[in-house]
Amino acid sequence: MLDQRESGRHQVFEAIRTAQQIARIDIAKRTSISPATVTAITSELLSAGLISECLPDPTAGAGKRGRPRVALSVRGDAFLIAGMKIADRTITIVLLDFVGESVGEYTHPFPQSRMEPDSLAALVHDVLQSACATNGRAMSEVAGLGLAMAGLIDAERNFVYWSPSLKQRNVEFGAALAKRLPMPVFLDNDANLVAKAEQHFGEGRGETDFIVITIEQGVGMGIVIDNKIYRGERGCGAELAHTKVQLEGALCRCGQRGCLEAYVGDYALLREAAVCGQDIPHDSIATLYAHAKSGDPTAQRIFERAGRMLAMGLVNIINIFDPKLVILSGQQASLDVFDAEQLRNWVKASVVQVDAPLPEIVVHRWGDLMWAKGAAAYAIEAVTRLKLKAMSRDAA
Amino acid sequence: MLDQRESGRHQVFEAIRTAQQIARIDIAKRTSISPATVTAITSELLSAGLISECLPDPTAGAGKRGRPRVALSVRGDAFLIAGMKIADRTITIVLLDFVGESVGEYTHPFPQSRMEPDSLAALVHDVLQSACATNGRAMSEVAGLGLAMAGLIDAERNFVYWSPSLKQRNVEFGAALAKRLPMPVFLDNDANLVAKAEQHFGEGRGETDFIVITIEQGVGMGIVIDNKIYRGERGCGAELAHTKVQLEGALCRCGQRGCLEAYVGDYALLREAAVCGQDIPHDSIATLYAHAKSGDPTAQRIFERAGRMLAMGLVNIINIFDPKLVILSGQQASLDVFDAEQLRNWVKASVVQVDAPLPEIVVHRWGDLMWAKGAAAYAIEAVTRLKLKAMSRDAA
DNA sequence: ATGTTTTTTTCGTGACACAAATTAAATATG
DNA sequence: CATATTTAATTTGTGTCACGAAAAAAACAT
Repeated sequence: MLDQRESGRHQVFEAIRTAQQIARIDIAKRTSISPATVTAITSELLSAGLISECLPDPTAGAGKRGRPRVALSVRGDAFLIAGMKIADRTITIVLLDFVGESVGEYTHPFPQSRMEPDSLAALVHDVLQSACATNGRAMSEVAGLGLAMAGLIDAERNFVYWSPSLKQRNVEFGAALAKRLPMPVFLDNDANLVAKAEQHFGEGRGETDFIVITIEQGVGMGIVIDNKIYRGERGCGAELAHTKVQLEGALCRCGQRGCLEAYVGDYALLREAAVCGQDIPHDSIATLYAHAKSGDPTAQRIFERAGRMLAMGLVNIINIFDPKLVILSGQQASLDVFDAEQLRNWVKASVVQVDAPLPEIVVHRWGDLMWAKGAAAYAIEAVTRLKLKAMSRDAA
Repeated sequence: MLDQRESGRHQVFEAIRTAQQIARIDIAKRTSISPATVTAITSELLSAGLISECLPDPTAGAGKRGRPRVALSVRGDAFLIAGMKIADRTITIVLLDFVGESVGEYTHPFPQSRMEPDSLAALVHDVLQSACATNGRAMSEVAGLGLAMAGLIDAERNFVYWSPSLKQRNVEFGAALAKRLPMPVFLDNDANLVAKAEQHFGEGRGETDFIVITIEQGVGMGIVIDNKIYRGERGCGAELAHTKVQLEGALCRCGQRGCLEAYVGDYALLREAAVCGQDIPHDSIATLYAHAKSGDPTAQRIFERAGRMLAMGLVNIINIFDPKLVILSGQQASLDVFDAEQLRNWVKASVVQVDAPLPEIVVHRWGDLMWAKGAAAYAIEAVTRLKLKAMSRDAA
């Protein structure tokens, strides 16, 4: 019966984390745990150093009668957390405190696109070290590292089926990292971690169920059901990019035909443009997009079809999940290529019609730290779980 | 703190139900609840009449030393449960005992395809009454009715957004039924209830996560995640049939274009065949299928395309969910139209490639009671929940 | 008959959530 | 300015409940 308290601690801690500032009595209300128990649990958390009291409570409607409520908040300085994204040509790192405030950022060029697992693990170590040094931190301070990689990854097992960053398939990358790094490492697919970023810092805050679609060079998806990331049996679900939108359709990087990515990925658009020879720029999405904006009908048609295909993918997701919220998440430039209003209209027209409000489709533009922040959020969660569990053991 | 015991009861009861016959010590092992607590809980369940001891235990390796284990099982005669499916032209009912054994069946013609909610509720009452009478049961014996209908249904609220059986949209059908019927009624979409049927009686037994695809006149889907049916925000998810497989594709019954159903539904196949005029039979799927079997290449091509489209839908589901198990469920005739082995091959070729075993795709052929049995299974679950909850209240 | 073995039950204990009572810390009031 | 009022937090005492240990039960072994 240890887990009774543990679940209570989780609930209370989560209430504090999501509320940022909250008095004990309100924790009791939100969690429907009795005030007595809240006192007991919070005093545990206080003496463990995970939370702290914020002396004056400016938020409360001042001038109220009665004993003033004292707000509790998560102690940012309790632990230092790192989030890292290994991308095509760069590695980005954020250092966050325990409440998710950024306390440092770092970028490192990623020399070669594919590496041996062991070398990459070593590189992860070195880059993290540099990131800490640059920000005046010791690596020993870091209580956990979240690591986002493209590819097919089983997060449960920290196992990489395949990643563009690794030379080999089926790598026990978690084990390789554990050998090199002093802190626990939590590995996941980058799209899942964008979902985590949205859940902790973005549009998904306070939502229990939502879907995140990332739009960058390709498309990705993260599924949050009941506050948890849905990963599937082997941990490689949510592959929206390779969802088929056309029987025997366009050729995809993955070698198959008709994948959504083969219509909306940047290479797909450029491939189309190239057909027209010199008439249309096909060196970068940016120039192609500018060309369309300046009125070229062919370029416009290229983007239009891509948009329609993307809408089709969204429709399928909505018809399958009937989510409350869909977040289109990405960097400014990648998102601008698709007109959100236009997408929404296409989706609205093709989704199963019910006399109930349509799922909300919001667009969220991030900087390039999105991925690393998601990774850090994932690590914060994992470290929290570890620390709360440790408290149960200590009590015994 | 009532729910501690309640969850224990649920675990124990569920262990007994799934095992059919199980000794207390094994319950303790499977649930990792202590033997002492298992004794306490089972004696509660025994005195509540939900379970019973089966005196001799023939399954155990006989001739063993020690106190013989006494097996427990759910008492079939504890409650009588009804499951009803309202289909196109018939209403089918099964009466099950509490362990899921059929104790009666009944079929009634469904006079008109669409009715006023109130008239349909009255009809449900009358048909159930007849079903009871025919099987020598009193309606008062029935502890719960599960009701399966086609359409978009919010099971949580017993609310019908739309159903082919009802003249109106957005009907509080649960309320209408409650007025007429003496027992609690649990309403859900028929595809979800096939999933329930598979979970309780079919290929999904013992699985926590799987997907059921029903193939009848159209296609349907039920999603089981973590032992629960996934329903989405508004309760109208899992609409595989209206998943888009072709941009601006074939016209669907729903008025939109490119839905999967518009390629694999029976009307879609007949529509194709009709194009060829007299050369090919287009009065029924059976004759068209026979024609293909007898070697007609055009007819064969019709089925082939449908099969490829269905495979495409399956691939999308697998890429999104990465399930462990996919069950193709339906009646003999409907399933035979698609060659399972062929489907499996197409799916295998198009699914995201990982070096891990592919999801298992099994075919399950049912009789026409499948739907009603699923509805009954749903009702069994719901009634169990009610009864176990009642025990907590009684104790207090 | 008397051990052995295994299952089940009983008993005592400790964890813990909670209601009620108490204390703390503020404002309102006469 | 003392006292009441109000609200938050804490303390106390109690009942529930899961569990380990011990006992009892029910078989077989010798």
